[in-house]
Amino acid sequence: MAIERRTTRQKEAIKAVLEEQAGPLLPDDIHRLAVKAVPSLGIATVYRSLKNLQEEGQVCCVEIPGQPPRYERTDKGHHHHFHCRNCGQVFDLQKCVAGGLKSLAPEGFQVTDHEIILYGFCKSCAD
Amino acid sequence: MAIERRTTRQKEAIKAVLEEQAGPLLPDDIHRLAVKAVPSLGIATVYRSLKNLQEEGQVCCVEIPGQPPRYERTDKGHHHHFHCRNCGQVFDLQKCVAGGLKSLAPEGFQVTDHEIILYGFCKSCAD
DNA sequence: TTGATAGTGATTACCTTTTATCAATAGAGC
DNA sequence: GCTCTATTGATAAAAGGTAATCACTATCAA
Repeated sequence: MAIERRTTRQKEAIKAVLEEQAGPLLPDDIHRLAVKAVPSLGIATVYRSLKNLQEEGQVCCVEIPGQPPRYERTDKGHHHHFHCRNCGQVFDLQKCVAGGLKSLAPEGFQVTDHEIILYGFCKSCAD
Repeated sequence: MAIERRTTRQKEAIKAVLEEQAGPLLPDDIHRLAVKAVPSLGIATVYRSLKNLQEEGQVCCVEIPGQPPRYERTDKGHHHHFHCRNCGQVFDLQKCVAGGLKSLAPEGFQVTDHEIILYGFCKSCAD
């Protein structure tokens, strides 16, 4: 039998933060934002909830090279990310040029998926 | 005054491994391969040498999301990587479709560079 | 050959992120 | 309201990769 899941203020707050946010967030970001709704919220609960949400398929993990994993909703469809070299924030990109990518692989290699990350300065930091 | 650099069997062995290898290597890979030439080689020396080679611009760091840094020669020019989901090895890609990438970023964002990673199965693992 | 010192290797310490622990708290069916 | 037990929060501790330590070794100019 599956474990009975209970609805708690903590989980709701964490889900709300992920709903509202545009780009992927660090566990620590999520904690900092969700604490506003549930001041007692501990970081351990954020990790636990993220793990559960991942298992349930509601949330997925976004990894930027050299950085700890970030998390975002899975309902945003296929997209990639922009990492600001100044403020460190990660933004979603809307389009994807995946078309020509498979041709990059050598003969005999089987491409199942891909990752594109743009680096630079976001609107605020570019000014 | 800059620190006097001495030539040692250890450094030569590490550089030789990086010369011969096609794709980027983990410090541990480098150690395992270089030990064949210098059996007493310690892992600490691999990390020290990689740091020096990076400072000298001979070697650069390649980061695949969710994985520890790998290292490769800098003289290979602009290229991207393929990560085999089966054997975990990382291969160099020869071409780059960077052309259309800048158009992916939102208005006002300044793109300085990019990263493309293909995932799938390499020739050996695809069979 | 010799001597000053850069480099080495084994080990320990470290750092950051994540998980385990456990007593206390709080959903939810009755 | 009451009970059962999933969940929580504070903390300790693990895990993984990297850097520091230090006595010893080996390079290289003289």
